[in-house]
Amino acid sequence: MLNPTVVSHTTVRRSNRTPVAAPRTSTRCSVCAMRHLCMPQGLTLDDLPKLEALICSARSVRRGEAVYRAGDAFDNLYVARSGSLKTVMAHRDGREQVTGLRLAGDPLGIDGISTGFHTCSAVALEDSSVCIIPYSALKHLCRETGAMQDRLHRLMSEQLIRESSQMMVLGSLSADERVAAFLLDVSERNGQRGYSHAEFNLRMTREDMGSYLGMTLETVSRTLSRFQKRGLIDAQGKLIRIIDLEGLRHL
Amino acid sequence: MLNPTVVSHTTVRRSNRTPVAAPRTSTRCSVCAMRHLCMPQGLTLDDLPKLEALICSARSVRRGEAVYRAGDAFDNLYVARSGSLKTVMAHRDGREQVTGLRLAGDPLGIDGISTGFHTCSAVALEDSSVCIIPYSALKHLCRETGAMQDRLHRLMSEQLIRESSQMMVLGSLSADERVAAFLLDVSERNGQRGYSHAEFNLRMTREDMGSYLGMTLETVSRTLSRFQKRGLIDAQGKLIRIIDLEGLRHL
DNA sequence: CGTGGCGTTGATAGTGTTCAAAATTGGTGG
DNA sequence: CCACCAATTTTGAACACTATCAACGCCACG
Repeated sequence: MLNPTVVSHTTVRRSNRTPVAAPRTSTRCSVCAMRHLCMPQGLTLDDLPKLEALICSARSVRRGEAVYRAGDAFDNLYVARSGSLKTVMAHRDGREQVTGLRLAGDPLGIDGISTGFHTCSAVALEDSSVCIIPYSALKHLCRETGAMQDRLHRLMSEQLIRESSQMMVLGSLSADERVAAFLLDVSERNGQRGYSHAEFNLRMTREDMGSYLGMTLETVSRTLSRFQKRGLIDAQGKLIRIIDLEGLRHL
Repeated sequence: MLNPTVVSHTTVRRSNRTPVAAPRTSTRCSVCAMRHLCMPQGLTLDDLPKLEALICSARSVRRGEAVYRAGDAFDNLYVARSGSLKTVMAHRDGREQVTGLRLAGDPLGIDGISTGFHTCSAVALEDSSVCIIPYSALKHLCRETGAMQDRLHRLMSEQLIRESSQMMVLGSLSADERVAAFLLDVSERNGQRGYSHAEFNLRMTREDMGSYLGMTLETVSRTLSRFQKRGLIDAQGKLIRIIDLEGLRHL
């Protein structure tokens, strides 16, 4: 289960307190990170060198910084490498909504393919890093390597399913159910990455959560407090421990 | 503007009244329909024969019938050819939510790529037809033809943007704003297909609309009535005429 | 040791839901 | 072609849930 190549959350947290001079400019992505995060399953050994040539760099992003902003020209796809980010979309009247939470291994920037410009922004929730994948090179590789093509298609399709699910959360669930669904989603994704299902550091603010879940920050806060009183979770600010997973599932 | 190859809505409506014996089994998709709906822009003439071989059939779907259902094995992508369909996702407790409205030219089934099974259902809102595109053959073609690869990627990315936008509608807008946004969206998409921006036959029920917009059918009905009283629209059941487009845009 | 961002909690108001009933529509079969 | 019946739509009234406004506490940071 545990994936030792993924940068641990604790490491990231520590680096927030004592900010080691992280390379701000592009750095070579380690093959090990690539194997597990950027390119994943299904490639033969023959394909590895091609991929190495493709994913040529990584980029550090400070908390609050954007990997790309809505309106930016689209050239690269990204894959979250460490840390976490949110995607944000803006209405014409200025209202903003958080449309996604991206953890290590999640793709970023697919929205730019259709028009050549990004329609949402990707902002780091903590000091993070992303792999940079030049789209033109990726396209080329996908035409050579069926496994890579499959991988890309699956990534896009997964993203689509994730957004559909979130549409259902927003359209059909009550406030309690939304918060519970969100906590369970983060719990599961944390587990998939080899971390604890039960305890995690949610770097979103209550306002971000509210925006993502279609409710106000006050309602998020109240809901979490109520969950805590009921013995479902233990929340100390951003640090959240799930006590009664089944209880959350049943509402 | 007007695209003469698209099957007109009135034709479809008439066929509802006097159901001409439509071929229920697979029929060869006309090249003309393919050119404009299934495969579109950016292919060279060399690519046409390849595409013809690929999109080998169409399928008629009666109102209420499903092109595919959640849980079905994924083999084909589809493109709406005439009529309109809704995509529906189900919660484990049985609650259903409409996640999309697909008009002629819109793709269907992309959600199946990631797991090999469809996660939502596609149900015809009126007697409709869809082009069938075997996914394995499409993948193969995409590796031969860059234009086809681009087209597929853009289609998926567009879908992603559409869903993000809907997330924002569900998460940030009031009931009035949601209904207005929906009407404007349908109006625009109708216009893009060569039909009237101002008048269209919305085959969704008030319940479908409510589900899609995250509100009850009663609220949808009330909102439409209020819009009518304010002189923004003229709604006679499913037939909707937009009177004050700017008024709708400004809320 | 302020200061500002973030989180919690309370009181009140508003928006949309729920329940109910009547009106209308449209598809089906005679 | 018409009549009927079920599905859909509309409208009303009471209620529930969540938003809003406001005050306060906490912590990290300069």
